[in-house]
Amino acid sequence: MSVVVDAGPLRRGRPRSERAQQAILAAATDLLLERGLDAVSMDAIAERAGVSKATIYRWWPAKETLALDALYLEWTDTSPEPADTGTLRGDLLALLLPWLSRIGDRPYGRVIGALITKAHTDPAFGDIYRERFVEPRREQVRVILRRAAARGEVPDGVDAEAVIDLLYGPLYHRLLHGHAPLDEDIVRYVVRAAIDSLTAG
Amino acid sequence: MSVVVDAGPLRRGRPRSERAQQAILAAATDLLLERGLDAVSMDAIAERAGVSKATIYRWWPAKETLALDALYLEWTDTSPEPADTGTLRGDLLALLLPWLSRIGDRPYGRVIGALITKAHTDPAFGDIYRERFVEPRREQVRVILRRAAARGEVPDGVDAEAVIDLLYGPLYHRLLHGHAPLDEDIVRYVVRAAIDSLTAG
Amino acid sequence: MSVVVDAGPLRRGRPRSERAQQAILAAATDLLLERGLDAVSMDAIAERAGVSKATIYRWWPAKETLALDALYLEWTDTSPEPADTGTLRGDLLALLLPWLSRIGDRPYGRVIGALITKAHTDPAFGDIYRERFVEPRREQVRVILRRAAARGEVPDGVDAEAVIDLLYGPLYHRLLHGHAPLDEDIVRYVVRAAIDSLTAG
Amino acid sequence: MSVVVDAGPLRRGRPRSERAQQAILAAATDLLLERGLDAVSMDAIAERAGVSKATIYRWWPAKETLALDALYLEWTDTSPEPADTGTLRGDLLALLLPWLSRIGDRPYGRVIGALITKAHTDPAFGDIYRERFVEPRREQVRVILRRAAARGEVPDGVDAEAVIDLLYGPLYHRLLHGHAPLDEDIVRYVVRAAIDSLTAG
DNA sequence: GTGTAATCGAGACGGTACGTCGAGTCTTGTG
DNA sequence: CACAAGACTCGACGTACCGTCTCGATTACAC
Repeated sequence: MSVVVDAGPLRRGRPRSERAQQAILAAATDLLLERGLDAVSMDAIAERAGVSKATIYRWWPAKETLALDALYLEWTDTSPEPADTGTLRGDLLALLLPWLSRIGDRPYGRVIGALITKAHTDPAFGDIYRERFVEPRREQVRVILRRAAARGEVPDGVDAEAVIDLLYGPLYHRLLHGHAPLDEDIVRYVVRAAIDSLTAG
Repeated sequence: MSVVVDAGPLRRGRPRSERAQQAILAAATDLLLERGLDAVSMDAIAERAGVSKATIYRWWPAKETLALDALYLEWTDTSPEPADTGTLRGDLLALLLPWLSRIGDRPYGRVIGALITKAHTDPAFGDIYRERFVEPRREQVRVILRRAAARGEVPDGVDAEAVIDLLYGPLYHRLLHGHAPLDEDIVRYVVRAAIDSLTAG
Repeated sequence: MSVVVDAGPLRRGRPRSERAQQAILAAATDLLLERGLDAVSMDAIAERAGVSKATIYRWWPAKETLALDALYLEWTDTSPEPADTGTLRGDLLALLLPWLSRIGDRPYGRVIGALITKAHTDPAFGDIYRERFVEPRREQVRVILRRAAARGEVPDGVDAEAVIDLLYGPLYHRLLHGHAPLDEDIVRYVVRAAIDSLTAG
Repeated sequence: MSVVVDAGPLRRGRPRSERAQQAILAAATDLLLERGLDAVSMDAIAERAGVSKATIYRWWPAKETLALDALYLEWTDTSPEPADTGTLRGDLLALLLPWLSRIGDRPYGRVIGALITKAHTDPAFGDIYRERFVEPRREQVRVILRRAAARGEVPDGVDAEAVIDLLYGPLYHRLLHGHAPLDEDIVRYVVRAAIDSLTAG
């Protein structure tokens, strides 16, 4: 589950405590969403998890990396093959409306901001962040766009990356800046705009 | 200059050192863009500015507030009435292309992420952030949209907020996530999509 | 008072808190004699002194250095010019019997052992330890021996260093090893032996 | 070999690895004399010995106890019946001069200080320390003194303990404090003083 | 031979203290 | 007053050892 570890075939010594890892990730998730990354100390996570601070550092090099794993755990089950509803519009709404209700559930924006900040400071972390959090969701849209092209709904050779940003850009913008509500209206707006941008030309 | 202080009419004692304020803001700007907000300490800013740490705290309550002012100073001259080119498309490009070249100049994304994070933690700061950084730029677009409506280019009663997010959302998305280039292509793409979203219906 | 600091003639900035230094040294003395150096943490000293840990480290580089200063404070008032009783034997007893009752007062042996250990690991500390703790007491005996030589009680050119070790060696031996009581009997024994060693030849 | 364990008559299961014990003691001796007890970690000893840390703790309850055994191994061959040279002076020199050259061989003082400190903290350890390290050497002197009394060189009923401290006290003093050389001169000085202290009265 | 029990290595674990660093406050003397 | 210098409290950092614990893999004696 961790970013860091990949169990080799021969394992010597005391095995890694699965209980500890679970407890750490659970504690981290709770505290991060409760207080935000900066306001949470590693000591607090360790204490809440009933775990030694050294155990956390053994598996995660930094608080942000732990946050990444903790949030990832909360989101993994939303990333499978996107549903095929038969229309581009249907597919996109089937993708984004559940995302909307999930993201509205808990204050993820606060933590995502911190992760983005870290990504700008530490390029290696940036790569992991994008690979784990950004890419999977973009790939889902690419699949949907390819299906739409196969159906003949949209032309071949569209600028998928731009379309994806047209969809997620405004949503993340409202999530991060909080200047306007992140609701179904804006989701439907960006879906319509994205489809128009493909078919208008 | 400061967010916080507004000099009253009667001032006794040694007057505020304008030199110190300039030096602080200059030092802060340099260091913030160089290293990012988290990696810069108030001590470092004070030392680089040749100023006492207490002097900084006298005028700014927190590092993020100072960052806000420092960045604001770099951007104030871009906020006047938007140019009127005669077309909606022309106005939007005249607004966004200069913004693009400015934002590409120095690594502003690094600091903006930190400010957004702080805004999620401290609502009061969030209000100031939005008022100073977000609103002015949104208002420019509103002006442009109203001009376009007056011209009859677009219908009345459009959802201006959604349009604005359709423009800036994808651009900030690329700025903050760095998954794709922030260039003229995407600017032209969002401008076209925004206009289409207003006229297609 | 500290080993470390020597106030220059021009002092700028907030002056060193005398209250804090006193509190630190008092807390250190208490805890050290109560529990021994290894069992006392810097955090505990800081807490007992009502002082930040950083403040301790600003003035003392290590726990042992602090212990040195703390103990020194307890002993400084015993180091003036040794009393002149008119006889070598009287002078030595007037020096050693008060030392005996002082050393028996509180468990200094425990801490002295730790300081000696540190002195073997860190030569620079060893130099300070000897200069502050060992030399002053040895010098007192040298003064006494010179007075005795002036009186004609002992010949000139005796091996003062050996005599001093003959006096303090057995006493420290009992203090540190605890194999036999450190009492007046052994003090009188070493005084007699030391004098005999000077006059027998 | 260990202070702690005494194998019962019926031993089942895998027998204790003699190789491991040797390696542990050898590694401990090397590291302790090289760096001093405080600067050596159990992990370092385990690694140098090619042994698991748990194996060390199975046989020794603490680092100091291990140090005791390690040093004891280096010294056991010096503890038999002291040589009989026919004179008190000869016997004492025959005892102390070899001790001197041994002690000068390697930096034992560094470790002895730490053992003394531990002895003050942990009375049980203190008993073991004295029984293993102090008593044997004191007993040798007692034997020598009894022989001298039998010869009529010294009166009966002398204060043997004080004499012993008069001999070893100054030597340990120089060993531990390092203020003056630990050489033949001081050995001959203490031997003469000790004998004088017995015969002068 | 085949249990069976204690040993071993490796190394993860919960703790405790370390010494450092940054934030933000406070206390001087100087201008 | 404002300011520089810099000492202060507080709290988190990431590291290093401690002594314990779980593993799987060896032994050697008792049956």
